[in-house]
This record gives sequence, C-alpha cells and structure tokens, in this order.
Amino acid sequence: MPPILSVALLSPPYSNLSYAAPAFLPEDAWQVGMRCVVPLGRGAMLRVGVVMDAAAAPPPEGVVLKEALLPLERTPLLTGDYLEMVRQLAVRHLATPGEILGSLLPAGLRTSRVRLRWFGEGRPRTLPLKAVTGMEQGERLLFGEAWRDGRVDVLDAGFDGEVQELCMLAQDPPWPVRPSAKRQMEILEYLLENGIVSRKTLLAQLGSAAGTALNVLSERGLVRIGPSEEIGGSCPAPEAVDVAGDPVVSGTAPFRLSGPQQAAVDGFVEALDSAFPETRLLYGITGSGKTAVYLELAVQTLQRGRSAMLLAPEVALACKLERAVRAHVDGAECFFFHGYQSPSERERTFRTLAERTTPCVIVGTRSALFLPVPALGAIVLDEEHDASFKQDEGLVYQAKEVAHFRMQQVGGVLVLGSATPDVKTFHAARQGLIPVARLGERVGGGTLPEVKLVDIKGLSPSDGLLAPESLAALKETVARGEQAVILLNRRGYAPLMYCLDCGTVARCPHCEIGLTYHKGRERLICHYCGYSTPYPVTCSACKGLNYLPMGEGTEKLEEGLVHLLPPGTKVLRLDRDSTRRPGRMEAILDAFSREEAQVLVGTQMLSKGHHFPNVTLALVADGDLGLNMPDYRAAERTFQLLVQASGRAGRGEKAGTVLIQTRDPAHYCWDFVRTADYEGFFDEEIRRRERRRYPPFVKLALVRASFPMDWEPGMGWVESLTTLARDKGRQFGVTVLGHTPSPLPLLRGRKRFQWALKGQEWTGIRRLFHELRMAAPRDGKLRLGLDIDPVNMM
DNA sequence: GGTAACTGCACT
DNA sequence: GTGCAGTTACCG
Repeated sequence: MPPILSVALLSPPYSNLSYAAPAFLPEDAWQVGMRCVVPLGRGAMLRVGVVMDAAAAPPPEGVVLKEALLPLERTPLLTGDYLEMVRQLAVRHLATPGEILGSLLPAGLRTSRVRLRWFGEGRPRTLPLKAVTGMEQGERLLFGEAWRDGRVDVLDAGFDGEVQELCMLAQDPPWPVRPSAKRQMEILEYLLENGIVSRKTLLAQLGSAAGTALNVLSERGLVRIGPSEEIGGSCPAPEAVDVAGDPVVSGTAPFRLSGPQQAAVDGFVEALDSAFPETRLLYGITGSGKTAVYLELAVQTLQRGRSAMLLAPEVALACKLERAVRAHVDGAECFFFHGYQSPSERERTFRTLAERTTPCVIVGTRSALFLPVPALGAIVLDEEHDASFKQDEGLVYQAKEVAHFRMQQVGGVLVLGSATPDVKTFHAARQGLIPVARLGERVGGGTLPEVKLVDIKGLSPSDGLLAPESLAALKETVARGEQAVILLNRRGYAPLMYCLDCGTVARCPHCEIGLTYHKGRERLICHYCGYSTPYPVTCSACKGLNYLPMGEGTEKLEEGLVHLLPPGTKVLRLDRDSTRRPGRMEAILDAFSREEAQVLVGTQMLSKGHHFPNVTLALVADGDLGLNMPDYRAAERTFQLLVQASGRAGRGEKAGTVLIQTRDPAHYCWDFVRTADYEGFFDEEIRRRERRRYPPFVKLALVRASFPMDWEPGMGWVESLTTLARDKGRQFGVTVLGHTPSPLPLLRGRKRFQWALKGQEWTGIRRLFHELRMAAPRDGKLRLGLDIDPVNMM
C-alpha cells in the first residue's frame, strides 16, 4: 500500500484532502512541510498544497483516492513547528490550515503555474506540469528517476517567460493631465490607491485598453515602469545612523551601553540561555536608548547560534531599525521584510530563509512574524503598545500573541519594548507575570519637555484651528531658528462639505459618512470605504455648485500656516496622502531632519519614534479627539499618543515645550500626560477598568454582523441572533451586550450591527460565536465576524 | 477557483 | 422537447 498524504490546499476550496503517493517516486520524496501539486475535481485542474501528514489514515468509505502529482521541493519548505503554528491559527480562526497557509505564503509559492526543467537524455526539456499527468508509464518512471536524482528543476512562474514589469507613481497629485483623459486619470488613481502594481494586474483591473494610456503616462514621467529588481522597496542606503537616543555612532564601531542598558541586556540573555520560554518588558521613556538594547540582544542571540527578529509597528521605523542593525551588528546577515514589498521580493526572502540553516537577523513589520526563520531565539516588538501590531483585515491576528506562541514553541525570549506599554502588558508585569527591565533616563542628557494645556473651549471655527497662544508659540519657535511639529489627526483639506444653497452635507453613498475634501487630488473621498468622486461636483440635492469646505484637515493646516508664519518658512506634511508613494515617508522625514523645513504637520504617524534634535515645540491641535471615541481604550490611546508626541520635543540639547489644545481641560488624563507619568496613569486607568469590567479583568470580543442595506430579512436575523446569543451566553458564562448599531452603521452599502461579549475565558466566547455562525443563513447575505480583543470598536 | 450538473425559461 | 444562461454543489 502506498502512503496516504494529507494535503492542505493553498487556494479554494482550501480543504485538507487525502491523496495517494504515486508509485513512480520513492516514498521519501513526500515529506511533511513540502509543497506539492495535486489534481482536483473532475477536470484536469491542478492545485498547490502543503503536505500536512505523510502517513495519514485512509479517508472515509466511498472516497476514491486520487494520486498526488508531484512534490515541488526536495526538502520541506516548512518545518513541523511552522505547521504547528498554522494549525493553532486555524483553530483560533475556525479556519482550515489551507486558508491560513494561503494567506501566509507569498503568491509565487501558491501558484500551480510553474514549469519543470528536465535534464534527461539529450538536451534539457522545459515542460508544463500538465505534461506529467499525460505521461505514459515508461516515461513517467524515467521522470521519477530524474526527480530523485535532482535532474528536474521547478521553475518559478514567470521565471523564463515574461519579466515582471512593475508600475508605480512618480509624482503626487494633482497631476498635469487633461480632466478628459479618463483612462489616464483612472490609472493614476488606481496606482495612488494600490501602490506598486505589476503591469499585468493593472491592465487586468482596468482593461487592456489602458495599455496605451499607461505608455503615455510613462513617457511623460508620471508613472515609472521597470523590472521588479529596480522598483521593489528596500531601505535607502545606510548612512551614519544614530541609535535612537544614543549619541551618533558611525561605522560599525561597538557602542557602550549604559548601566541600565547593560543590565537589561543581561536579563534578556539570561532568559535566552534558560531554554525556557520567557516574555520580558523593556520599559523606558522616549529617548532612553531601547534600540541599543535590542541590537546588543541581537548580537548575543547570534553568538548563541540562534536568529533574532526585530519588529517595529511601521515600515519607516523598521527601516531605521534595519539601518541600525547593519551599522552595529557586525557581520550579521540581515533580512528586511514588510507587507509593502513586491510579491517577488517577499517570495525571495521567504524562500531564502526556508532554505537557510545558519542564524540571522530579521527586521520588519508584523507580517515578518510568519517567515520560516531558522533557529529563532528572540523576538523584539518595539513600541509594543502600538495598534498596528494587530492586523485587522483578512487574516486577523495580534502580533504579540503570535510572537508569544512562537517563543513558547522554541524556548525563546520575547521582548516587548515601550515607553507607554499596553495597559494589559503592564498589568501582567505588575502581577509579576512579566519581568520588567527599566531604562530611567534620557541618554545624552536630554530633558523631558514642559507640557501645557491650551483651553480652546471658546475658540470659534472661524478662528482657525490654532489658538492665539499656540500660534504665538509657533512663531517664536520658528523665529528662534528651531523646529516644531503639529499633530492633527484629520487628513485631507476639509472634513465637511456644506452646500450653501440647500444646507446638505456631501455624504458617501455607501457609508453615509461625510466626504472629506482633498484639495491636492481634486476629489471628495470617503475615509472609511475609499469611495471618491471628482470635485467640483454639483450638490446631490439641489444641483448647486456652492459647496463650502468646513473644518480643517492636515492639508488645509499646511496651506494656512504658510500665510500665518513669516515669509520663507517652509512647512512639510506627513500623512497617509503625502506618503502614499513608496519612499516618500523617508524622504519627508529626512528633509525635516535636515532642517529643510521648520514645521512638520502630520497625523499620528509623526508621533512614532522619529528623532529630530532641533524640534523644541510639539503642538497637539486636537488633544480630545481620541477621548470621545466609543472605545474603552480611548484614554489609553490618547495618553500614549500624547506622551509619544511629547517625546518628539526636546530630544536634543535644547529644552522642549508641548502644547496640547483641549476643550476638556479637567479630564483626569491630562495630569499624567503633563508629567509623562505613565505609572500614575496606569494606576488610575486600571482602577476604572476593574470597576467597569473591561480588559484585562475580562476577555472582551465583538461580534459584527452586516448585510446589504436593502436586504429585508436582515433586521429579523439580527434580532433572532440576539435572542440566541443571550441564551447561549447564560449557558457558556458570557455576558452579551447588544445588539447595537455599529459606530459606523452603514459601510460600503451594508448595514452593520454588533454585540459586545464579555467572559472569563476565550473558549466560551468562541463557542458562542460558533453557535451564532451555525444559526445564521448560509447564503452569504449576512456576514458575521468575531473580533477578539478589538483594537478599535469601529 | 473552476467545473459540471442543475435549474428555469423562451423558443422551435 | 431543446437550447441556453444563470445558479449551485462540490472537489479526496
């Protein structure tokens, strides 16, 4: 009897199916963790799957086994540990291993469109996979022999055929294109939305007729087209780099650690040597030199023959980390990985690591967690409180949990670093579950900035966004030849477009949310679903052309400041719109740190870990914005954001000032922000959480339901699910709150409702959700989702 | 995702 | 009855 393989399919139907190992290959050609090609369905369809079990039990009665076609590797791509992680994720998501693998592996490793190179008698032959299906007995045996002897290569899809051409924008909007050139506008908008795209997918999305328009754009220099090697994104070339908070060190000279830094490293290394899995918190104020600790930990990990992974919440920060590693970790091989790289680049890194056996350093964002790293020994999550460590689209996961799991598996150490840890993390530390290493002082003697509140209760909208006091401080700073950052969490030009003729507000047809005017793009855009329409546009109610932009976003603030500040003052803007093109964020940050501009306006992305020695004023335009969100973490978020933003001021030798504009100067949060007193804030916050039964004292999850807005039975289903949820909730020990309409009750044309579930354990919550899903209709009209430990309640 | 079988409906 | 598009179940 030939062995039975259990194969997880990497594309629909994503199921685990059993296949017989064919006789033309030796049994050991099929190993757990290998990718392979199998036939599916009545036709001649081929699918790629991963062997989950090479000695599986026979399938149930009545199933006729098919033969698997061919392995795609001679040594397994994935280790047993990796597959264990996949199984774990599958259980948590009520999904199959195939679905999980399908979203973890780069596209090139999932496609069955590969070709084979057969070095046989005579000259080598290139043949498609289908050719193996059609081989007659004798030829197949010869082929099997060739495979066994390594005389068959698997050629990557598109390897020997067309070279992948990648397209990217070369210029920010507005573009010098006639408005009537619809095709060209379409292409430009598409690229703005999607970043780097291959020519093939671009033409597939917009129709092949877009080809000529694309060529025109390329010739006029608005779009850059080139081979993937040239375009994909790595970090700019390493230069003299400072390790955040440390004096600038150039070259690969070893740096000296301060006493507390050394003590922190020693503690982590001890944990690493213990062979027991451990989690540690590195708690140090902004500018206290956490990066140096990470680097030294990486060095020590490598010396022990294990790999280290350093993750940052965001590409630009990961990029800085990578440069620091290259500059300071001598002779280490370093791999850089993040979700915005081109598919071919991600595939190359994935493959290289899978084949690698010697330890290395991996730097990246959360998606790097799923790389098949050899002998992983340490994972660092820098700025661990950051919400972007949770992926909440597609495969939902919390990087912290996955990292924890991986370190449990291999007995490694997980280091969480932050100046303002997640309340949940710090609670665990206080309970003694996570040992804490503290870094108390700013390296290089920088002092914490002075924080002042500016009451803007009396400020009328027509006065603009900045109170006279704020504006004065800004002018003084610029006059002194110093720099300022202004935080405003609202991108675009104006968040509200009001029709002067009939009083209606322009709204998104799918979400009922007010549309934001983006002046540079000459469009009205919905910030929730991405809907956009050219502007000027006639009012939907009265056909007038008199929309009045109301309120102020980053774009307008940037524009207005130029007039308010002395002539010659330069203002830069950092938000999702100005950083859409690859490399733009780095360019803006670099220009600002070279002092090519005096003021930097931006959304929360500028509060994250960037280091500008000459910034002495941080101005927070809307300090309250976060406080009124329907989210139990609003205060925590606001506190973290403001303390991080405060950390932007006064990092050099000069003292800094932070001005926070607020309409609610009495809020308890401010006292702690003013003194950057994280622990004081924590004590207050944790008391509130306990009293109101919020995490970490309960497990909290959100069930979201949505259905098309014109689907009649929808409301009835939501009501009956509420009854069921209450009922099952009593049974499983879960408190059910709701249903309530979601904070965005209509999104992308679907009505949305949600239930909050609170319980002592996740299992009860999961079982309740499972019951709901079983009870819901299966036709796909009603979608149900479970958001474990929601990061945002929207 | 892709396929074939399965519906319903207009038409010889 | 038959030809066809739209819909659905299932794949080992």
